Amino acid sequence: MSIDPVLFAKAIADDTRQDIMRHLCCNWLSVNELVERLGGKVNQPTVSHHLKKLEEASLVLVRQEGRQRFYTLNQQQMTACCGVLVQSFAPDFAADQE
Amino acid sequence: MSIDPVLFAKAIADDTRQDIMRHLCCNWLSVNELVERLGGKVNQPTVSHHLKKLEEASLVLVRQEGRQRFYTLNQQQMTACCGVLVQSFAPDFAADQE
DNA sequence: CTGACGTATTGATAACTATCGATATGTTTG
DNA sequence: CAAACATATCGATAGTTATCAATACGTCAG
Repeated sequence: MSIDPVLFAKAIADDTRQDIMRHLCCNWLSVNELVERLGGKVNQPTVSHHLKKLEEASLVLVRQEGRQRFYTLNQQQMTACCGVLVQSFAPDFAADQE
Repeated sequence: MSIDPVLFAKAIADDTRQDIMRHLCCNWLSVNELVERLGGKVNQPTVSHHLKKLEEASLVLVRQEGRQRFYTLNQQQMTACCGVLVQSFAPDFAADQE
């Protein structure tokens, strides 16, 4: 439940993973849909691998439906993690926000 | 000047580097002071290597003084980068902040 | 100018990770 | 139950990176 800033940073520190995150932002997509939208950049096992990393950081929500699994970005966790970063590494700015 | 979310994430995606960032938060430290405060975790060249990574992401400010170089965390850049992350990956939360 | 000091760079190595092909697991359909 | 489909896992490999020892570079004191 508690946020680990290093785990969070590692999770988002990859180009392909940020691509995936963009596609999953405000969208529920199955793994195959995601693979298609990435346009041959990577294959299905690779996407699954990245989704696992994101899941380990609680950055995606999963919903099983039949034989497919739908993923979406966990925006609440994103804001929470970014909040922790600012609190930890920019306290002067976290204080006076206007 | 424009922020690269992947570069930013890679810069902070390391345990040692976040340690360094904590020590440099609100503090100007020379490289040797930093090495000492890290308590033998890593040696001087390693610290310099990490500082370079942080500098490439504009996450530290540098001031030369005599033969020493003093570093501090760039809190403004931190908030800016976190802001970009939230805007990109948590738009629903970036909108209604209260 | 020379030696001492502080920091950066280089080269080597080990650990990590992104990627893929092959395969296993789980689910639905017939 | 068997075949088809969707996703996850495994094993191997290539690329990246954190770390160190050694050394180079830049700056100050004498």
